[in-house]
Formats: sequence, C-alpha cells, structure tokens
Amino acid sequence: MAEVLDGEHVHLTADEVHARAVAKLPEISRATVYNTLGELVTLGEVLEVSTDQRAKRYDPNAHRPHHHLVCARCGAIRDVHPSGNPLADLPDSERFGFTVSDVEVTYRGVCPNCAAA
Amino acid sequence: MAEVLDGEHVHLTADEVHARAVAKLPEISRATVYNTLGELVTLGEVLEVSTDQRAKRYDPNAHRPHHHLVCARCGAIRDVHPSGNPLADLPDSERFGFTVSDVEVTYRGVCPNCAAA
DNA sequence: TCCTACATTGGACTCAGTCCAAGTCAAATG
DNA sequence: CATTTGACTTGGACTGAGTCCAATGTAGGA
Repeated sequence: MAEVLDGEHVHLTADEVHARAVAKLPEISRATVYNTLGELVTLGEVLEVSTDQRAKRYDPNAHRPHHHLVCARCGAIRDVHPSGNPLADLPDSERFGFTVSDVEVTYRGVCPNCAAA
Repeated sequence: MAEVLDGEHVHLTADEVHARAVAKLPEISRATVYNTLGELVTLGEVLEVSTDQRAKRYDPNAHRPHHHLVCARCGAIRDVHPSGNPLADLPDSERFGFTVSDVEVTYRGVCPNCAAA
C-alpha cells in the first residue's frame, strides 16, 4: 500500500490516495487508507500538510526537509527549499518554555496558472 | 460583533467565538459568526490559522506580523516574533513563477504544561 | 404606512475524518 | 489436517466543522 504514495511528488488528499489505492487493490476501504496514512505519519515516512482547504494533504517527501508554496486560489502545493533555518531565528526568549522540535514554513501566493486565468 | 474578538489575545475556534458572541447577543447564529469571521478575514482584521486540529482558529492580532508556536499535544497557540524574514530566504529560483505574498511560520513543540504532565 | 433591500436565522446538508462491531485471513498450535 | 488465536480489513454509522439556502426580521426611504 505504501507504494501508492511512493515516487509521487505530489500532495494528495486522503481521498485521492484512496482512489489510487483502489486502482491496485479494488477492495480497499477508506478506513484502511486512513489507518495506513496515520501509521506512515507516525513512522515519519509521510508528512501531513494542513492547508487552508478542508482536507489535509499527505506529502511523501518526508526525508528531505523542505517547505511548501501554496496557491491561495487553487490550493496547488509545491515543495520548496529555502536557504536559512527558521528554527535558529527563534530566540529562547520567544519560546515560552516550549520544547520546540519543528518548524513548518508555508509560503502563500498565486501560482502562474491562476495568475493567468 | 467584532468586539467579541477584540482585545482577546487568544486564538479561538469559530465555535468558541460563537459561544462568546452568544453571551452578548443571545440570538446570534453560527451562520452569522461564520459570515462575520469571513468578512473580517478578507478585511485583514483577523487571521485564519489552521493547525493540525480539526477546527480553524482565528487570530485577532492581525496587525503586527507574527508567527505561531503550537503545542503538538494540547493545541495551545502562542504568538511569537522571531527575528529574520523568511520571505527573503526564498530565492526567485524557488518560486516557480508564483507571486508570493505571504509566509506563515509555525513552530511545533510541546508546551511546558504538557511536558510536565 | 407600505415597500424594498439586506442582514440574520435555523436547520438541512456536505465533506473529511473517526470509530467500531463483524468479517477475513494466515500463522501457530494441537 | 482441523482449530485457535490474533492482527488486519471492511463497511457503514457517526461526529464535528463548515456551508448553503429558503424563510424571516428589520431599517430606512417614499
């Protein structure tokens, strides 16, 4: 089942993952897809991305740290590798006692497609 | 109705906003709260924050640019003002033709409360 | 006073995600 | 080989957040 996501450099919703899974295992249920995605997420194999859209998206590219560029109109997502490490930009005085383990940077804008339309 | 959010430096869900609104205008409906929140968002008076939780949260502090520190356990949110400007860290070559207008940085970690528990 | 325009209501609806009892299968055991 | 056990899967019901819309209420203008 993991193969469904593998090699895809796109960011699918759970339903899209389900649709693809069905192509290979016609009997597979949504519950199983959610279970498996959940596992993959806790294993760190896959990343959950919550955009402004309703549905979460799943990012198979969990191994290379990267950020996301989201189109505010159509919701398209691109991976992006900025320079700089925003974690370093957060001084202790701004941590309020939190144990900060992760940063997630989301750039918002309008993609070329939507800008043209 | 805007007053409900005003002065609150917390990040309420729409339902919490509704609950507070009811305290002042007992007849107010959820639909109205969503309408008003939507307007405030497009006016730029209020910020929508999507965490990993299911419900979006609304941030009344839209005027000072800031980022968020989210507790992965309890979902608590704190405003945070890091140094540095991550927009500048995104070279043109990583913009893929997008018109990038905004960055949103979310630090994830565990808050002191949850760490203690 | 009556009309019109518009915001508000409440309730039905959608959609993503979760839950759970029942079913299925395969490996382990007798 | 037959049976038990345990883990995985199923499908369908359920929940919670958000949206939609027809009906109602209200304010202001003629």
